[in-house]
Order: sequence, then C-alpha cells, then structure tokens
Amino acid sequence: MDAVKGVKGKRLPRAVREEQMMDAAVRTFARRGYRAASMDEIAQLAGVSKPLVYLYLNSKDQLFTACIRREAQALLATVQAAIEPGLSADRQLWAGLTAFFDYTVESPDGWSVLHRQARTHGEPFALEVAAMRDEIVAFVAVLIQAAATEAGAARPEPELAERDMAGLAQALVGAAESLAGWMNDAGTMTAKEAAATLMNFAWVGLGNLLEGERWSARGPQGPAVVGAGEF
Amino acid sequence: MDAVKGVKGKRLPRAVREEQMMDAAVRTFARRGYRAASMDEIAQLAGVSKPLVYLYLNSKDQLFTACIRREAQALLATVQAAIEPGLSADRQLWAGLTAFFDYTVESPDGWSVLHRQARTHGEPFALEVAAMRDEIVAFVAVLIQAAATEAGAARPEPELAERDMAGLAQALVGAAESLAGWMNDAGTMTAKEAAATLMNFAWVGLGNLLEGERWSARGPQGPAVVGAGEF
Amino acid sequence: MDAVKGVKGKRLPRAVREEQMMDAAVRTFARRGYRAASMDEIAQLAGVSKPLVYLYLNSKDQLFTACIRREAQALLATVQAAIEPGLSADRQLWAGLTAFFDYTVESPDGWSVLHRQARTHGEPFALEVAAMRDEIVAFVAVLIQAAATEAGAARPEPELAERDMAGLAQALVGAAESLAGWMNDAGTMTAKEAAATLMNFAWVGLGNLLEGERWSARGPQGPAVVGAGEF
Amino acid sequence: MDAVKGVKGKRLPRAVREEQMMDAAVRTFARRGYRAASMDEIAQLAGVSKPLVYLYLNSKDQLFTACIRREAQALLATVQAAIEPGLSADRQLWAGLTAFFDYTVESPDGWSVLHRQARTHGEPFALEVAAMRDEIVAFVAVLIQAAATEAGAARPEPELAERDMAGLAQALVGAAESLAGWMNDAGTMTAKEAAATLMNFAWVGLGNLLEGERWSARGPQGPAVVGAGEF
DNA sequence: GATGAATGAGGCTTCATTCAT
DNA sequence: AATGAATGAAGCCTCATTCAT
Repeated sequence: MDAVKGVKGKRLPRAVREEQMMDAAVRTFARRGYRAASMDEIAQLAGVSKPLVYLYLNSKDQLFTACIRREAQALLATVQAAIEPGLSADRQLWAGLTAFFDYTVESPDGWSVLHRQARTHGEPFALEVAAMRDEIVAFVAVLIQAAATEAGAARPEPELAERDMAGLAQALVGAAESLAGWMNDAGTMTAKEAAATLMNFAWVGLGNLLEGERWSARGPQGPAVVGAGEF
Repeated sequence: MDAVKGVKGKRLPRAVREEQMMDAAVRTFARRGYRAASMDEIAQLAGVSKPLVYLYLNSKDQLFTACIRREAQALLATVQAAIEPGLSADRQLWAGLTAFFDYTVESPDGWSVLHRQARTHGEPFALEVAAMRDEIVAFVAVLIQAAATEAGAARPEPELAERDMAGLAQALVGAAESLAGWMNDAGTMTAKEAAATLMNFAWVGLGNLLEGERWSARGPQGPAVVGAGEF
Repeated sequence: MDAVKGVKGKRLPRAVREEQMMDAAVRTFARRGYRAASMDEIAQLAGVSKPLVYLYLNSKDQLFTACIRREAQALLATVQAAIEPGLSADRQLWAGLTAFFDYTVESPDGWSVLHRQARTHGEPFALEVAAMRDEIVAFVAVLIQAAATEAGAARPEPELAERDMAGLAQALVGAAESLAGWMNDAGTMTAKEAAATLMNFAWVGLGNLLEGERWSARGPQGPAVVGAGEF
Repeated sequence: MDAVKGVKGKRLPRAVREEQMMDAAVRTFARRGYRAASMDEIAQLAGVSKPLVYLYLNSKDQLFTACIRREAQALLATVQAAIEPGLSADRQLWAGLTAFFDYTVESPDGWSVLHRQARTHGEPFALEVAAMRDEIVAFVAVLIQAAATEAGAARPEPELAERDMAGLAQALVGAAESLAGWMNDAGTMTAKEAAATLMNFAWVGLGNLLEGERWSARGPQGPAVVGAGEF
C-alpha cells in the first residue's frame, strides 16, 4: 500500500506540490482569466488547501507571474531545442515554427496564459511575457538578417534597414500566432501544415505563390512544389 | 480621472450621455481589462452617477458588449470606406491595411478592447468580436482569391485549396495585428509604413524580398523598388 | 374622437389618476410584496410617470397605506352591506361569511394585500389592517353574544365569559380566512359552499356534525340535512 | 443588537456557528420580513462577519429556506411527538393542538417565519411551508375521518365527502392559527386555554355550545361541563 | 507539511426620491 | 397636469488573504 497521488492531506515534497499548484493555476487562469480565476478554485483543483498555496506561492500576483515564467520558459526551450544552428536560415525558421505550433497544440492552456491572459491584465504581467516575445522576435530578425547575408553573397544590394527587419519579424511572429489560434480553435490544420502554410506565405510571398512558386523544406532548388499538406 | 466633458449636474439628452459613458467605458476597459474595470470608475470618468449608467446601459456585461459592437462597427466602417471595389486585389489590400493601421492609431483604446480585452474575457464577448474578425479574414481571403484569378489569366494552374486561402488570410490578418501593436507601442512606424512593410512581406515574400524584389503601390510594373519608408 | 383611457400623457382629473395608481399599486403589492414592489413598476403599470405618483401619493409608505385603507374599507362595506340587522344571529353570520368569501374571490389582490402583505411588513401597516380585522372579530363576537342571548331565553345558564366570546370569534374568523385561501388557491369550492362548510363547522360542531346534525339557512327546525353543496 | 452568544473572534466549529446564524436569521426574518432583513444585520446578530454567513449558508435565499425547513421540522416534530396513536380522535386532536400552541408560544419567531414571512415572499418559500401545512391539514382530516368512523359505529350514515373533510380540516387549522396569533399578541390565554377553546368550538359547535354542551378532555361521557379555563 | 476558521475591502446592482421644465 | 434627467444610500455577494493549530 503505497502513497497514492491525489490522496487528500498526503504529505508530499514541496517541489511536487508546487508543480500541482502551478498546473492547476495555469489551467484556471487560461479558462477564466486572471481576475475571474479564484484562489479557491485553484487550490481545489490542485487538491490542497488555500493556505498551502499562499505558503508556497505567496500571492495571486506571484502565482500568476510564476505561471507566466514557467510557460514562457517551456515555449522558449521547445523552440530553441528544435533549431540546429548549422542549418540555413529558412530551415531554422521552419524548425522553429514547427516547434512553436507543436507547443500551442500540446499546451493550449499555457499558450492561452502567455498569449491572451498575460497580455491583458496589467503591465507587470504584460512586460513579463513581452520580454519573451521580444526574444523570439529578435531571433527571427536574426534569421532574416542571416538570410539576407546568404542572399547578399550572391547579389549584394539588399538595403533592408534594422527597422525593416524588426517589422518583418513582428509580422512573421504575428502571423504565426494568428495561425496557431485558428489551427487550435477551428481544428483545420496540423502543426506541420500550419508551419508549411506560413513558410510559403512568408518566404515566397503571395504574389509569387500565385505564380506557382513554392517554398520547400527540401530547399529552394528541390522539386519545389509543396502544398500545405505535403512536406 | 476627471469628467471628460460637461459640467457636473448639467442635464443632457440621453444620446449625449450615452456617448460619454461609452467613451469612458472603452477607455476604462482598454486600460484595466473587463474584470478590473469598475463601474464606479467608468461612471466617474463619464462624469455621471453610477445609477445613470445602469439606467442607460443596464449592466456591465451589456455595457461591454455595446463597446465591442460600437468599436467593431467603427473599424469595419473605416476599412470598408477605404476600399474601392474597382481596384486590383493588391491595391484593395493596400487600402484596407492602411485604413486598419489608421484605426489602431486613432482609436488605440477601441483597438485594445477589440483585440485584447474582448477576446480574453469569456465566450459571449469573444464571439462578438470573432464575428467581425472572421468577416475581415473572409474578405482578405476573397482578395487572395481574386489575385489568384488575375494571376491565373496569365498562367492557369491555381491549385490553392480553400483551406490554404483561409490559412493565408489568417496569417495576413495576424501579421497586421502584430504590426499594429508594435507600431503603436514602440512608436517606430507610421500607419503607412506599417502597411508598406506588410505589403512587401505578404505580396513579395521574404525570399524574393531579399533578392531585391519590391511591391509598390504604383503597381508591379512600376519603378518597383520601394523600401518601407517610401510610397 | 374622444379621450381614450390609457393614452400616454393624456390629462385626466386627479381622482381618476389616483384610482389608476392605486389599482396598479394593489396589484403590484399583492404580487410582489411591499418591499419587492418597485415604484417604477407601479408607475409603469398605472401608465404614468413616477413623479406623478409622488405628486399624488407622496411616498411608497403612504401609497401602501392608502391601498390598505381602500381595500379594508371595501371589504368592510361589502360585509356590512350584506347583513340585515333584523335577522337572527346565525342568519347574519351566514350573510356576512358569504359576502366575505365573495370579496376574496372578486378582489384577490386586495385580499392578498390585506391578509398577507399588510401584516408582514412592519407595525404601521399591520396596525392599519389589524384595526379592521378587530372590527370584524368584534362584530362576530357580538353575533355570538346575541345567539347566546337568544338561547338564554330558553335556558338561562350560558356562562360564556367575554374572553371566551373573543376567542371563539377569533377562531371563527381564522377559520374563514383559511377557507378563503384554500378556496381561492385550490379552486375546490365556491364562496357559498365555503360559507356553508363553515356554518356547519362553527354552529353545529364536528362532534354533532358527525352524528348527522346540520345547520341550515332555513333555520334549525327546518328539514335539517344540508351538505356543503346544498343551501 | 449584540452578539447573542460567544466572544467575538472566537473560533468555533462549523456546526455551532451555523446554529447561531440560523437563530439570528430566524429572529431577523421574523421581525423584519424577508426583504427588509439584511444579511448585515443577521451576521451582526450572529456575532460573525458576513462572509462567514455566505461561506456556510450560501445566499439569502438558501438561508431563508434553511430557516423555513428547520422551523417546519421543529413544529412537525413537536406536534407528532405529542400525539399518541392509540387515543380516540378527539383526544389526539387535543394533544396536537396543545403541542401546536405550545410551539407558537415557545418559538414565536419561528412561528412568524412559517406563518407570515414564508407565505408572503414568493413561490419557492411559500411552497416549502405549504408542504408542511398540507401535511398537518391532511392529518387533521384523517382525525376527522377517524371520528366519523367511531361515530359511524353507533349510527351508520357517514355522508361527509372527501371535500367536506378537507374543508373542515382547513377551517380547523385556520382557526388554530388565528387563535395562536391572538393568544401571543394579546397575551390573553395560555396554550392550554386556547386548545380548550378550540376543542369546544370545533367539536361541540357554537350552537350546541350555547345550549350548555361542552367538550372535555376526560371524554364525552364525563362530567362534561368545561369552560375554556378548566381541563 | 497542512488545514479549518475567519474577515476587510470592494464590486455589481437596485431603488426611493427629487429637480427642472 | 405631467415628465425626462439624475442621484444618495443601501443591499447582496465574492475574494484575496491571514490566524491558530
């Protein structure tokens, strides 16, 4: 007869309890929003008493912040793990996008906390998540820069200012966020399909896309034609 | 923190008071979020007593819904007014984007209510704004379709499925939303610059962009090269 | 084209307006209770604006009091009109009971205000209606006294103290009130049947009733046997 | 106006606190009526903070309902405990009436909640208490039925329809309620005197009462003459 | 390590009542 | 004779947070 997880009142190490609480908190914040989520509901969902939540996480604010940090870390880690530095810029982007969409599929509550809740409930939280987002945007900008350099080797007159790079990166990240929401809400696409759609959109551009050009994970010089459903 | 308009205690016709209240509400909801905004604060900002707010707008829920509807209407009207049906698809898109970015600049609180608050505070509100966003997305999809048809006259092998169109439209709208946020928060761009950045991104694609291609408001056969700062 | 009653804003003499307001008030108080009834609802039901209600009836308290007085007066008048002083005590009681049950059938809202609402919402109102009820109880006691005197002529040893008379009268009135409620709520009896049931109960007594005795409007020496349905 | 029991701030087990709250609630509802009673006043009278009342009893509605149920249970239990099934119908009635009047004397607030407040503040509450009252009325009807059977042994022509029984029971219960109110308000009678008055009234009938007949707890064949003050 | 008991503060909503025309 | 505009006061309810064990 061993300790069964979930038995009320069972003494568990602090780390385990904290994890349970954060899980409950992320889920509750995602579904209700920061203000509407009550500490009561979170404690109940975590299977502990309210004072214990306060003992470990101090306050609702700090609990929310902890959730944001944990999920931001998880998202960043997922994306970074997917990228192999040696690859070409577009291949790195492809890998990162796929990882990102995967994260939103596998951790919808975490994604909701980061994308929706943290950004709508006051500066302290918004700044927390903005930092992470900026990190991603900056990385995308670097990728674009890298691609420009790669292209520049062949024909050296790009002239894309810093600010343009930043704008393009913002656009690309926003497109990804929007597609992620659509994909998860409407259920019309898999993560890979979303990534493919976005690569085509971003890399080739609508104008050229309509002319028959396609981006392919196998490289621009490959067999080329790739619909959203093929990779 | 003070009454926006009108001497306290002055009797005004209902329509005027309602407008004042909605203005105050949009501003408060945008800054605090739905839950954190208090009816007290809204009433005070509108320069009236709380009961009057209830007399005219019934409840916090209905007040928020009214705000969403008013702002959604305003955004839609702005965008639709900017589009001239006779133009080519890319010119229509350009016009619509410019109008959209203009709206976000001129009515940042309204945009915050639509983009951030309404989508994070429960189904009834989210659905309200989702309907409007879907309308826009659908219109963008139609534009892409039209562009495909235009292109198809020259080279008849369209091959973009409905779903791909929808996905591209979602991506484009998301990119615009993201750029709007960045533009307003960081103050790095004007509405026109944002629209130009996005047209380049979307129409030409990163890959070709880096090869020196550019989209131009004067049409694809024009002098062509247009940085984000020129039109 | 004459003045049509109910046309909004039509100028009517004060007496008419007051009657409309009191009608609306009685109905609203009966259905909602004193506290739950709102002046708004009453004014709307009366087809006038709230300030007019205040102009004519001063306050919610006074309006309620006015309702109580009007209905108490109506009930008393109805009962008193039914009684012919020359009759024997039991015949007078029969007439009064019939009139009382009729009133509760024809003016259920008035009866509710008197019997339920006025007695449950604080002393000032309760006293108002208690005065009327006491008047009725006292009259019933007089009838019993009269009957005792009639009986005493034959066999002079009644010995019913004042207090006993009063208690019996209270019991009789309470029985009538209870029957009235049952009759109106369950719809199982007409006013006449209720009166007959009560006369049998009160005059003959359960014990003797079960032995076959009956009271009859035609007098105790009549054919005697009268079920609740016959008179 | 002060805490009834317990030092303020003392931690007590839930069951005890709930009892205190219900006591305070019954008292407040009885004196003020459902609507006019404020949760603030109830909490203060119970010597606790308002949130604790909500934590334990959920809402004003549910608190009122709980009060009604508790008092209805108490009344029913008191009456049922007083009745010995083996006795004759009239003796059972006598016992039940005495117990009923005792309850109204000892728990005037409870009686007020049941008889006045619960029946005047909307269906949900009225139905709650109507169920209990109907139970009592039905029991009284059974007693009358039993008495009829007893009487029928001697002279077999019952002839009292179901509906007549029900009407008589309603009348009897109403008479008891009215006497209870008079007894408690005017203070002119004890519970036993009220019960005796009612037994005479109900069992013997006014007509016969005035002829000198009396009901007696010692049985119909006993020395018989019993005034309201003797037993 | 863990919890039952308890509350101060604040938000939504309603209502009787008045003012100015 | 009549009303549209407006509010002070008060009530129900919830919640983050703490205390004592």
